[in-house]
Amino acid sequence: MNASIRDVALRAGVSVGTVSNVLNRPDTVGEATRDRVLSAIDALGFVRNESARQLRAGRSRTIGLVVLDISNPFFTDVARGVEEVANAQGLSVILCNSDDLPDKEAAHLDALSEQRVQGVLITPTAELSPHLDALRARGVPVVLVDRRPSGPDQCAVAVDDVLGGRIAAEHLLERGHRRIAFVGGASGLPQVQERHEGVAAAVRDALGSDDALTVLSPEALTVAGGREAAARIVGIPAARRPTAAICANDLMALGLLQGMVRHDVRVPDDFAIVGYDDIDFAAAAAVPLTSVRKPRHELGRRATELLLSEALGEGHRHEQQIFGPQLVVRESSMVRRETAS
Amino acid sequence: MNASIRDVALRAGVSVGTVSNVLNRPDTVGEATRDRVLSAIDALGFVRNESARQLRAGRSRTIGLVVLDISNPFFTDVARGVEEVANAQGLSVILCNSDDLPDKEAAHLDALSEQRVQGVLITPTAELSPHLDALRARGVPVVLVDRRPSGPDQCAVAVDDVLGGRIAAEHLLERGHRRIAFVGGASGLPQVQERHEGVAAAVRDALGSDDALTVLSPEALTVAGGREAAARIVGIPAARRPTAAICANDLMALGLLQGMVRHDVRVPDDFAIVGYDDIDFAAAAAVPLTSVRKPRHELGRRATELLLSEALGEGHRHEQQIFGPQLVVRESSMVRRETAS
DNA sequence: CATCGGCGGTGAAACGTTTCAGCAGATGCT
DNA sequence: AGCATCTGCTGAAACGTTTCACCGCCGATG
Repeated sequence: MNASIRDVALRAGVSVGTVSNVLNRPDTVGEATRDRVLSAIDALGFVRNESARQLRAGRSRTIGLVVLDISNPFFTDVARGVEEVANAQGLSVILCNSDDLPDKEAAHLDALSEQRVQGVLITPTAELSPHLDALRARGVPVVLVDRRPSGPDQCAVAVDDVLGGRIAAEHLLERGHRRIAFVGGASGLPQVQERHEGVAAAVRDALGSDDALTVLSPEALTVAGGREAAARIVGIPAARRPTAAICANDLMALGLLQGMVRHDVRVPDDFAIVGYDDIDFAAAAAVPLTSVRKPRHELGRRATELLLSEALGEGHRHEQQIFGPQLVVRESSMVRRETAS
Repeated sequence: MNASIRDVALRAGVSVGTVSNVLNRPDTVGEATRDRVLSAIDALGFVRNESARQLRAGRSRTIGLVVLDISNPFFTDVARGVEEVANAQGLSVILCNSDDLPDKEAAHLDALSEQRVQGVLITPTAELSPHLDALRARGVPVVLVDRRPSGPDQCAVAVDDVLGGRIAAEHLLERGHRRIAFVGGASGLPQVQERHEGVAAAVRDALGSDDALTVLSPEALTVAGGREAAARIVGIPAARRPTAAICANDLMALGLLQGMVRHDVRVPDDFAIVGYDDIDFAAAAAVPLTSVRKPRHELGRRATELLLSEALGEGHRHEQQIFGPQLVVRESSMVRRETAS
């Protein structure tokens, strides 16, 4: 059914080598021959067989991207950055979703391994999978995305999340908030732990201790998790209730916002919210969310560049690029409180 | 660097055929031999070469999914459904984003074609690409997603968008709205045109003509497009200004909501909004959005099932499954207006 | 006129699997 | 004992490319 290079050669009256040359090094072929081959290709509807190319070449024209949550716009934005750079190099991207489940992640990594991808970009689940080490051991470049590496022997792009947590907290402290909640506590993800750490440090610096920091740990880092946190917060007696919250990501911040509004807590008047990631929906929320911006797109682009550099070899040095977070202040935190310790 | 099946055979002291049997038909191999082979595989860190398998098999273990906008949660939800069914069959999904650009779409289709994917799921751009026909001509199953086919000779899953537009409009008409806006008009996408059609028909049925229907056509079907529409709506003199809007998707509805709130128009008290798709963010908006629900996940699942059925051949009949839309009423339209024609 | 270099092309090997006909030896049946 | 059957394994062909050594021809060169 599918014409092969041999069929084309036959029809054009040339050898297969020549057809291959027309495809890959057109300038080495005489014009008349080239035209004949091209029209044969056209007539037969010939399409290259990528598998055969790969088999011969030893590797594919593909890279893998494994994300924690395809439903989180943060990751689709990263994916856009990745695809941009990859496509510019003629590479395809296989986008895999792990849902933060080690098993799913492992299955995806195995599949990518079998496909002989040129490299893998991954935001790994809480623990670094042995499948990942296996991949690296086989010489497949791996770049960690939004996650610092354990050692210096691998590439990574990440954001300084301790600093991100700190500037979020300092913003709220400056505005007079004295009781603050951090939403997302129990997650095993280092990114989240670092954000927490930064928040706690800022609170300690300002108030002497972090007793005033309430840590909430919803089931999942999702909108539903944020709503869950809202219910918990309004359940706290007013005297001890936080007046502001920092969420470990914007999905939770949106859920929290929704939950507070539903409980007739006005945002930001009665309660301030700061999110994290600065996804587009943060600005589009009915009360636009203050958020800690990460260069999502750039994260994806840079990670892919590092991956490609490593894939090409040539004296590649592992590089860990840490981007600075940036606080984007919007309505959800735009009220100054009377400092009533 | 990468061990091949031959290395494994050598180390285990068997033939390559036997190794292949261990991998694919373990029960046909003696236990002792099998163990020897397995430990050789382990020792060498052998990983199957998928390219070689594909080359031999003539097709890959992969399907392609081409969506219009990876940033639209509607599509990531569809993608989840697709991945679920595909992974259950041991297939990988290559997710491609066309951004509604025919060129990008064509490039992706070509790449998928070269990869000899088992089939392609696609929400095509406005016009059906010749690349798509080429694909089908080569015998690659194609299933249209969220788009009705032009003829009966192909599979599709879609939603009755005329009906969807109608129920959205009827809902607003019932609530006493007499001047309604439809946001998304100029898009060439048939889905959007059908929604428009349904809205217009309902308005005509209720009011005798669709003069009272204002059609707005933002640049893009995005949050920014919705904000743009809001600016336009508040610019209309109060006497002629619509009291409600139906948006062609939820992204625009969210943008519209945000824009209206920013212009101090209260939703739903002063202005009602109905979205389309019912993405999760619709319910999570600070004013939860009334929306026309499409079975996003099911759409993806069903499309994949149809694709697989077609890929397996065996008397496959092309099937066009149209799902019913369902109005989900939330706060953004929850006010009854005095009927003041 | 012999030689050389370049151009345009050929043909076969190699990539790593899967598949299949075939074979040796063990087992069961008459 | 003779024959059929089954079990477990072998070896080679085939999939469609790319690559590379090689070859014939032609015009230019000394």
